[in-house]
Amino acid sequence: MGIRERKERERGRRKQQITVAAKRIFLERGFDKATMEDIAKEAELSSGTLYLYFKNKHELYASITLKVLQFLNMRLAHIKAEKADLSPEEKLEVLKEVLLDSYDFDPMALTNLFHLQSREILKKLSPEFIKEIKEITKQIIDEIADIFEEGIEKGVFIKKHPVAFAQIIISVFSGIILWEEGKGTGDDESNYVKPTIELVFEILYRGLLKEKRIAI
Amino acid sequence: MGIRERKERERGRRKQQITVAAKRIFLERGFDKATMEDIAKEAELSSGTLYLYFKNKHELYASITLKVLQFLNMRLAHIKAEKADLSPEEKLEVLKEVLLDSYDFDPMALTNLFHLQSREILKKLSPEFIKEIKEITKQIIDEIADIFEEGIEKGVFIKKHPVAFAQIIISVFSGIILWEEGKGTGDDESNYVKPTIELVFEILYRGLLKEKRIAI
Amino acid sequence: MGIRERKERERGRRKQQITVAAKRIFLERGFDKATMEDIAKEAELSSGTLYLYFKNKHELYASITLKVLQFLNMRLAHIKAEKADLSPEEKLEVLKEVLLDSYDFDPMALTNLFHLQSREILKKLSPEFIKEIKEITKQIIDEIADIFEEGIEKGVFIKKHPVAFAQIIISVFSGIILWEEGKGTGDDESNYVKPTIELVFEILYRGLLKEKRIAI
Amino acid sequence: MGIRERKERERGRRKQQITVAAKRIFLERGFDKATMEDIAKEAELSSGTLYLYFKNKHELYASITLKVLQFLNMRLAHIKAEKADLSPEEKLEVLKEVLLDSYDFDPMALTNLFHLQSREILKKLSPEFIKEIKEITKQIIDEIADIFEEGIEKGVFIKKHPVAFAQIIISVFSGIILWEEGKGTGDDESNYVKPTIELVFEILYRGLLKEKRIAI
DNA sequence: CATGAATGAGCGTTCATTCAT
DNA sequence: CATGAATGAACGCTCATTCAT
Repeated sequence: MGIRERKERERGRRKQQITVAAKRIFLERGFDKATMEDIAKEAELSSGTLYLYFKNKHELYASITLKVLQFLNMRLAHIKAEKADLSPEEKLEVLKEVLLDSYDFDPMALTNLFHLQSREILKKLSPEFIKEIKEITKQIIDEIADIFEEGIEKGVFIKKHPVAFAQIIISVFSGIILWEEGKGTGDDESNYVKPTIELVFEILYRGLLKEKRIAI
Repeated sequence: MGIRERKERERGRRKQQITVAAKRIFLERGFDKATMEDIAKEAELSSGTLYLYFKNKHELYASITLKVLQFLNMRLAHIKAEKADLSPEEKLEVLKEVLLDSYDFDPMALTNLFHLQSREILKKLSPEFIKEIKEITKQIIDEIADIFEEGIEKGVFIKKHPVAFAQIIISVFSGIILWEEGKGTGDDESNYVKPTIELVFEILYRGLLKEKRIAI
Repeated sequence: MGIRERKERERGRRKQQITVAAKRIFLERGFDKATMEDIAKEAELSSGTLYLYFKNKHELYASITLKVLQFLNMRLAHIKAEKADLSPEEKLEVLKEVLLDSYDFDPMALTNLFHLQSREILKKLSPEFIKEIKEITKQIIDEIADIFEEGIEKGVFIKKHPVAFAQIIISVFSGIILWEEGKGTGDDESNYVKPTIELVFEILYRGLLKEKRIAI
Repeated sequence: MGIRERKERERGRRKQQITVAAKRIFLERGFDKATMEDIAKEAELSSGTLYLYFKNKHELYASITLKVLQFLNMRLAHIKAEKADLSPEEKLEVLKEVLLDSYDFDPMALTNLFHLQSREILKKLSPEFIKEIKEITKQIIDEIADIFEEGIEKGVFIKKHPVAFAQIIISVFSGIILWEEGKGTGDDESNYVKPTIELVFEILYRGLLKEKRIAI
């Protein structure tokens, strides 16, 4: 392992360290109320150091989002590649699991996509960053849409625009997280995200099926 | 018309003027990035004037939200009173219309409920305000839950906790709006909120039905 | 009584009304924390009206001070004229009474003289005002000094610069008021100004006497 | 000298630098009219920097006052410990010197005690600060009262409540300073604080003595 | 004269960002 | 590389003062 390489790895570790801290702080306080000082303290670094690894606060935030998007994308690609022979219904079940995993990975990441839509914020990010986020978002949507498209083609799901389905899945998922995390400032630590997601997916799944006789 | 009365009306007009401006700015930039100066400029007033009509930034924001919540509550109470003899399925259709109306009334209002959960923000509001918001939120949730409860009792909808259904409706609705409005920062890009809501309601409706043979 | 005269009197009444209200508010909150709105409300007038009678907040404040100074000056001139045949000791007793009366008239007025020393504030006052205040302050000091001078000449008081004595009397008086009024923000309404003044005057009086055998 | 130690010292120097500037500005303009910007400029720093060393404007002010109170307290404790065998009359003389020293240390500090009585201001200070100020104020008053108590017990001073004496000393002292400093806003006008204090103490001293034949 | 709505300068305070060490 | 002290722009908010009615 060359010096160059070792340095690179070291640098990666530091970024990771900052990312982990930032995730926690952003989740706890939200973007605006989280200060760089807070994050630095959480990462046991000085505030100036954060700027050696991230251009500014917005880019730090965006990079976290990008990470989950990459994670999500990877997992979705995995479904396509490895689980190609699952039925659309089963793929939907896997999709739910993947989304819940992404929630565990970073609870706010998907909702953060909202944040990253703002023109004002985009201006603060480097162009490559913007490009990367846009591309990966598109890939994710397409990947999800593929599942629905297959289901429609196979006559399992009702016939609607599959991309619309995909966006709904993301929106609904984010909406529930925002709502539940929003309430979470209260005293009890109860978090209903998972059971609520389960319920919503159950209903959506039933609603998507083209024809079905169900007895409960 | 007495002087007193005219002044009262004049005051109402000003509040309206500020509210309209604030709605636009908050929608455009979000709570934190919107400045009182921005809002004042949009309303063609000076910043100090805003404080003659609203105690502070948070209360201005909350008052906007409260308005739609009242509107929503009123419409929902109306369903209960005047449309008591509709079937649960029909009531669900009316509910969708009511939610879309509230969206026309103020696009961000429902998503603002997230904002108003935070202890930090509640601290800045006058107690009467907090009480009113909490009460009306509860009423809305209950009113929606009632529709589901009736559907469950009549054996039309699947058997789940009706309050959970109600919260899902709100979350889903907000999620879609946030997602679509987020994208909408552009100049005149098309807005897919309404068709998306239509689609989601269709799926949810189908998913909620207890037993059904559907042919498309 | 001509119209002109009646108007003049009416105007005087309004000024009086404002002055009374302002005195109370300034005493309660101090100059900086008292707002013109507060004073207007206390006077049952609108804030704009105050400016019809006083050039600005500083001049309103100064005019109140001037009033007590005039009152004090009048009373002191009275001692000189009517009580010329009292002994210096007796005059000192009367002086104490006069100062306590001025305290009843407006508790903060004498301490306000401190406020009116500031160059910054003087700039905001009209020149006539400044002149009048300076003159009357000088007269008061001289009047008090005269009492001491007489006492010294008659060999009753110790021999020091009588003007210094006069200034000490004012300073001490103001110091006690400030101290006691400062404490007065507390809960109990106890006010020790008068007994404290009594005590101080007793000590000062004993201290001033040139020669004395006292048994207690 | 370790790095830690050097930094601590550096920090102390900065606080000192700010304190010195703040003292001057507060003395010149009074608490309310002095702005943080003014103080920063005087200290040749930016306004934000002040907040790295002091929680807020009130705490900066209070910390200045606390410093003299500590100084004063220390000196008074010293009298008690080291000069226990002085006569009450001599102790009174030392007390005067100590008060004049505190005046040199910070001309406004004692008068600031007035400022620090206000509930409104106390609310802005950290609890430890409040506690410390209250304790030290009490100690100072007690320490002074002790001198008088001893004098009374030994039959040298007239019999009055010794705490009242102590408070009078403080009030009188502050009154004179306020009066003289108030006039002192001019450029290089002479300052009569010290001779006036000398004179007042002479009179008070004479006034306090229980029985005495004095010839001048 | 009297009003009180509107103004806008000014304040205390925060915090992302920079840069000398 | 890492630090953290320093910066200074920006914000929410107050209130003396003005002026159309």
